[in-house]
Amino acid sequence: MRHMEIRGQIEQKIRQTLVGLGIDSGTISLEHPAELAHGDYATGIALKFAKQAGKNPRELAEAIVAHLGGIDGVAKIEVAGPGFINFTLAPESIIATLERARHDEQWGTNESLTGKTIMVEFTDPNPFKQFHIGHLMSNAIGESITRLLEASGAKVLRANYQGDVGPHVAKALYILLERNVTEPTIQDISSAYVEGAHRYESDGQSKVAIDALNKQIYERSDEHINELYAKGRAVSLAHFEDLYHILGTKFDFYFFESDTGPIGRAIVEAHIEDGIFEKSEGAVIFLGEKYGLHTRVFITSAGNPTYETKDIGNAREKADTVSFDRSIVVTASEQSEYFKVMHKAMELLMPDVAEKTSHVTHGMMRFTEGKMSSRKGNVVTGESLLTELAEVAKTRAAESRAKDHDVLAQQIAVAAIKYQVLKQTTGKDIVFDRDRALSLEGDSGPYLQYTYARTHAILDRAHVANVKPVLNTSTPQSDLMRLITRFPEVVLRAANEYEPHYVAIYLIEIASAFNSWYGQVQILDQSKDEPHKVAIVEAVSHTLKNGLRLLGIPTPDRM
RNA sequence: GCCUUCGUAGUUCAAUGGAUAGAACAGGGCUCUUCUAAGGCCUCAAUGUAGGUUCGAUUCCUACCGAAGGCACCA
Repeated sequence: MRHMEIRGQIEQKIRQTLVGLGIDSGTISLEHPAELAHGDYATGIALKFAKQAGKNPRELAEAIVAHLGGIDGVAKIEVAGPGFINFTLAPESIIATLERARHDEQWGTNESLTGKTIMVEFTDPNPFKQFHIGHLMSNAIGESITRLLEASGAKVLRANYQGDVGPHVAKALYILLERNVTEPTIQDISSAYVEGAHRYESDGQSKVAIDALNKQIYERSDEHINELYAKGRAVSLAHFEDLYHILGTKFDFYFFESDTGPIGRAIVEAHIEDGIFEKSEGAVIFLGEKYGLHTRVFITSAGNPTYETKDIGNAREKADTVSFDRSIVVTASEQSEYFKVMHKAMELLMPDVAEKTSHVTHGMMRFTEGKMSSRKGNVVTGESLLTELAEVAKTRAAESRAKDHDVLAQQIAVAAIKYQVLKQTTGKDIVFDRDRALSLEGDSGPYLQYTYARTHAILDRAHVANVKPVLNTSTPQSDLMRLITRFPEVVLRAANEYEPHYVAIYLIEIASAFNSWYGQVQILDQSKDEPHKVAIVEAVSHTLKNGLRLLGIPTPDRM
């Protein structure tokens, strides 16, 4: 029987037992005791209901244990401390789960979303603007969430929504035209955007010209502009693809604001008469105050669709492109208030789509001094960070056993940045500290990769020495062994809550426990315990590999 | 001003209302003739303030203080 089934059975039996004692507890949730010495599962349920039962907590706990009787797969049930009930799994259950950890390709997965189709939109960089570390963050989180959902049985569709029209494009294009750039590189475009944004704010004439250009881009009215626009857009998109390749993301769908704008506009304009939208000061607005939210402009007084109208079009387009059970949009927290308004408008315009759509907000990448702003140009681009990290990694890789040091350096760079993002709760901001980001030690992605490479080296040697791994039931169950068995639960929770950091933190625990053991014990020692120890290494290795895959972090065999 | 989110070692982060608040980095000390020292071991160090709910609060509620984000033609 699998761990999660044993867990379910314990929860169910406790609930039944409490009902027998006249207590309706609702759902019982077991916890993992902080101390492994306290067993594999624990509950404080007796403490909670002692008063209601008219007993002291320990008495109630004893009564519950007496009624519970035996549970398959559980070796020991005991009352501890003020009235906790601790469950210790039978060695056979632990060994059985470890066997899966060693061999099963599907180790760590669950079936909670089998048969569901989920679209996840993430990364969302804008052509004509820099791909900065905020996009790296969105990509790392979004990709990991998609992998967690896939590990829960869902069919996941990755979507990328990109702003290829709008004022930012006009700003970049205005400068490119002024500079007579005909074959723009990605550097030309970045610097043109920064300059254009600056001019828009500081120079009234430029502002007027950029606004006019913006309208021309929407209307596609000028051949010369169309041509440069097409080139710049293509260069930006190709640059993004290079980064996705390095990061390990492949999108199934690309949506563009140039397409969703007209779709959204038609929807918005069709709902002015029925009062969902209204005209005000020449613009078309959504009066959020009616719903306890704030007002937003959907079509500007100049007649251009704003982000909100394009986003309505995006929602419509997604739903029309493919049918899904759930649609998740991953964006930064600065958009969370905006998204509430957006969602309300969607409820009124397309309730079926709105019902399926939810928003996952991640924090913002910020500097100690304050917010990054691509308009001011004080951003760290994704490319520069990856390059810098790879350089640092390469100096370390000089003595590496890996075949290709450049490939390894890049894998390490990806691990370092992704882990830094994924180790913390998704909603929180990340204070970007260059030295910390470039550090490859301690609580880090490379630490996990190194540990995996270490397990791989041991397994290679064991294979050469013809050691046949065998798990031994009679060997005392170590903390490391019990930790390994928790992996599927961690994955399930992370998928349910859209929180990859549970996996990241768990992997560090496993790696740390393994490294500590490795430091104390000679694994390949030709003793009678050797096959057992090698089998544990296999389980650790496989858990790290599957776990890192869920985080989107590469697992080189050698470092 | 209104709305949202957040305040945990010097720093960056953990902790489904539970048992002694965990890591990492930085600081101090130890550890490579033994399976990878990107490692291991020891050590110093924290819940913003004041109330409340609870058997039990970092976690829930209220107030205050502090930080970040948002609030009409950017995305």
